[in-house]
Amino acid sequence: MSIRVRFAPSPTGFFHIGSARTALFNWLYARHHGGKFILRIEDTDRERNTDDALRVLLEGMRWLGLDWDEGPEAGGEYGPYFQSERNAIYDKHLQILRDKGLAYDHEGAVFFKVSGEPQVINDLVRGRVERKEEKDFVIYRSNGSPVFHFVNVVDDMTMGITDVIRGEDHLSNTSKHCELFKAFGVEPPRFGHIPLILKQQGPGKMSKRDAGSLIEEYDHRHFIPAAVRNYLALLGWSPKDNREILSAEELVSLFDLSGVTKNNAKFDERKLSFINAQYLHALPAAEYLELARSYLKKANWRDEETRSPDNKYLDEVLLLCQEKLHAVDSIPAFIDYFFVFDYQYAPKAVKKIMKKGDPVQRVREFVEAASQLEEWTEAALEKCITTLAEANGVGTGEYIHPCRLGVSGTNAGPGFYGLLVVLGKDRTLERLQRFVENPPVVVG
RNA sequence: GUCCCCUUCGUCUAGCCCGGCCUAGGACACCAGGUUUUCAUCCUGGCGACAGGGGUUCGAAUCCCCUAGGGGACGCCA
Repeated sequence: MSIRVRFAPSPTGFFHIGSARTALFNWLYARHHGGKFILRIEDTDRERNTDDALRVLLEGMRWLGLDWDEGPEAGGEYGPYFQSERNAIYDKHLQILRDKGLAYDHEGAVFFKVSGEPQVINDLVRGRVERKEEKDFVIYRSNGSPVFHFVNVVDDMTMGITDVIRGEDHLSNTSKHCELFKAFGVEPPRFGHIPLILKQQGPGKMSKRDAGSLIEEYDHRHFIPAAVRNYLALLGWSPKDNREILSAEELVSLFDLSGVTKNNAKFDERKLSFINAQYLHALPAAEYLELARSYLKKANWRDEETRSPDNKYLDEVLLLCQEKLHAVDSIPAFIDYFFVFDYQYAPKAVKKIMKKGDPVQRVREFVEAASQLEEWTEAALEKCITTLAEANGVGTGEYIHPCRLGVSGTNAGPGFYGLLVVLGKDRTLERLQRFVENPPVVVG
């Protein structure tokens, strides 16, 4: 029988990172085994704005590249895929239990009569787990609506779910679910309980309120979806061969529940950032430019620069800095000086550079030599600096450092010669002229 | 309180099932050098862990037991 798994989120208006990881593991499992990945919406809570909440969820899924074979917008033969539309199915199944004498009314609610037998599951992740369900539990509230455990089992059963992959927080619920499956005379599906994601500081699992816990945040910050997906895959799963940067195709072919860890994993935003940076550096130019520009526009960074779709200077600047960046949302701070003349000199850079040798004199010499240059290329500039350094018996750094400070106001940035080339001859000389005439002073 | 799950570097993990190849491997972070051009790039190196205690065994990170710690579930929430 071909594998059918489902991701069954409740639309809350947020797409939590833990849910996303559960969705990802289900998706990988389905794709790896050539099965079906079903999206089922547990929208029984009418209080929330379900339209909006659903949109957040679907957008998050798409952003991560998790496509579903059945569910909202995709349809399928096992619908409806919204719990709110399945009441007739639930009622019918309640009647089945009633007929078997396994459901009874008490204080207005309907209780399920447990067998009290130990329930054994051979969990795909954790191995044999045994637990006994001692007490009868409510399956229909006194207001007539079915509760989670009941609908969950009925849905899995009627949708032909073969494997239930979910968070470990459901492990203790599984005995209830097994009781129900058996009451219906149905063999329970296989279960795989994956570890939880713990908050990086303090005790407990990650919650909506923790920083970095929402997928939409990474979208807004223009993280690369493939990077987030890659990081999430590594939380609680390992390919066991020391590889970490893995494409969707590689993840699909390598993933299986046997590689899933039993212990909970702490969320580590630094590792996520690292992986995101790897993806950022590896991005093809066109894709990178599109991503960067869309972020700048969204962040309202210098409208006059981002307005035109072919601002060549902006593109050159962005490309020059690509390999240095950690994240897209750090671009504005990193490139701003390319676009203004009145940038400030960073105190710590001034302190570091202005104290050594005679920086103003070195810059003065460079301005003089560079203004004679006919070709403004990396090779020509390098030759120019090397020649000056040799002639004056000093290292090239004596020129490069103050010049960088002069044209950018900082001591960090892209490769020096590339920097000057992108800035162009006019901007470079103009900036250095200002530096010579009004050099920064060390304070403190 | 009851029940369930887990326990290798600060963090994510490999190794554990099938004990010896483990003086425990990789990655992030951190630190130090290098790239005689910066650094938020890149390269090299360093730091750093088998929770504790009992067994079993010639031999245990690997098997068993106990303790401790962490997490989760115990709702007419999902």
